[in-house]
Amino acid sequence: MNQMHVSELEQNGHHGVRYCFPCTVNDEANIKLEDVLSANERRIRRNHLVALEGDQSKTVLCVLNGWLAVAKCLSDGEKQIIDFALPGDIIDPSAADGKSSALQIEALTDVSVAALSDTTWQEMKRDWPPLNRLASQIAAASRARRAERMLRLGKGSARMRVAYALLELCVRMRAIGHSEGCNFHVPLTQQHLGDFAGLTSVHVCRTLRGLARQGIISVEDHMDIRILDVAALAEIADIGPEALWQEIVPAAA
Amino acid sequence: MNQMHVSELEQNGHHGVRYCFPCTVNDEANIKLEDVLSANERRIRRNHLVALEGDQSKTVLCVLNGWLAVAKCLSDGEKQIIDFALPGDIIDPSAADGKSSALQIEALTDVSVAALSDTTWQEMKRDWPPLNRLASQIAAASRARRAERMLRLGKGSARMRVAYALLELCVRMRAIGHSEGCNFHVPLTQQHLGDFAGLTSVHVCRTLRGLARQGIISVEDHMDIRILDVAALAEIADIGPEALWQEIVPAAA
DNA sequence: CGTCTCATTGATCCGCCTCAATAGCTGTGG
DNA sequence: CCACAGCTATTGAGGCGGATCAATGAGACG
Repeated sequence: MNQMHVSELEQNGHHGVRYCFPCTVNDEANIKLEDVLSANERRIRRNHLVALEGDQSKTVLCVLNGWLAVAKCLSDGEKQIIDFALPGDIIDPSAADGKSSALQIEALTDVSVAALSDTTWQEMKRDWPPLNRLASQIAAASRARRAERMLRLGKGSARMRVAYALLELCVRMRAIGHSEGCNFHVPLTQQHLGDFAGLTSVHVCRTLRGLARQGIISVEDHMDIRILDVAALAEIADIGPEALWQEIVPAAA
Repeated sequence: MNQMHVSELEQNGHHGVRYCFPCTVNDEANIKLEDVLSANERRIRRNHLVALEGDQSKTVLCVLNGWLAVAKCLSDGEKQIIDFALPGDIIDPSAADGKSSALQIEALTDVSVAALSDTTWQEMKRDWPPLNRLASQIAAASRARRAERMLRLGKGSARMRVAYALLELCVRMRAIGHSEGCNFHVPLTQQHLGDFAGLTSVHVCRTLRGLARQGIISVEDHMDIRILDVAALAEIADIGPEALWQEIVPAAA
């Protein structure tokens, strides 16, 4: 797959990491990409919404660092998290009318993103075909994840939804090198997990403790998760062939 | 928005309609597009699955005529319909690994589609920018629809889900000229609607009859639907500003 | 130390599922 | 023409999973 990396993170200053855009095919292009990204870098603090000025749908976000939640709300305030965006992800909030996004993008941690205008983004993709391919891959991964989750929202039990959520997070964390084996930390509350899985935080708690009581996972210190029995969890999540894991993250090794 | 049409349907022979690809910017290009599409036309009969030979994810489907359901299944056979594809829609089943699709595509009516290889599709988009823009619009509409539905799957009641499904179908039918006002026919059983809304067919039935009893809709003859009180239904579906309607269909007038 | 957020657990309620029976409609073959 | 099978819609009765309400505990922070 042309030696493209989803993301490479290096130590750098205050926040701890610096993003290296995942296109190593051409050094010169890579440097230019770096320039464009850092020139458009914006930082958002934890729990703040990403406010896109002007024409929302004409802005593309490249996540450089931190976690974002892409969500939608009902008028009564109930929130559904559509997807998490991790470093290396690309968020395209465009809707069909080319005007509105109707998506709420929330920073779960301190975050830095590159906010690019649609035209810039189109030009970049045109000028660097590997970037175009990468963007397609990332979009396809996002689509696959959303479909998997939709399936479980519609037809799955609470156990299944939570199990799937944990496995998805584990796989994604691993893909960007943020997990050791099946141990990882997610910057989420049980409320977030509930908004993600379509459950109340109370029931997320019960479900997690149930899984822990059976020795399938352990949870400590605000979402330090350890998957003790991957096979059992995958069975509960109804995840079939291992191959499926690779559909939901771009370019998993 | 550059005078692009989502679809134009004309009378033609047995099935009644012929698809005109929605790119009128350049006549010559339009003719070539027609050629490519008809050269790759395939017909699928009702209730059959669309089997993509070889490398599934490298095939793009342009729906020329009829209804398709894009679905996913759990191992116990429970099915969730991710999206309906109507004439003029483009289905890209690719997953992140570039190999599998893991999506099941089912013909709800007799259907004709143009099945294009990914490379052909990429070339077409490159050669005809208006087509590229249109494809982006259609993809954005699909994303917006799925997000709306995901929100309601996770947080909405059965009434809300059904109300939203009906309104979405109404708007989409209108966009392709298949409805008179708020009356339209969908080639779906209550089972399909249930798989779409994450409900059992039994509960879909109860919910529809409940709405009918209140005079908000009427349903006759296997899904001849008439929305009698759009405002009430929109309230139940929790659809806010009218503008939102235009996010979920490409280039709604 | 007080406040705030988050996790945990119990008790209760209700919306939707499940099972089951009936009825209508379509097509098929006698 | 009827008889029959198969599919879909409809309606009822009962059960269960997850929501809701509520109380307590445990860190984090000023």
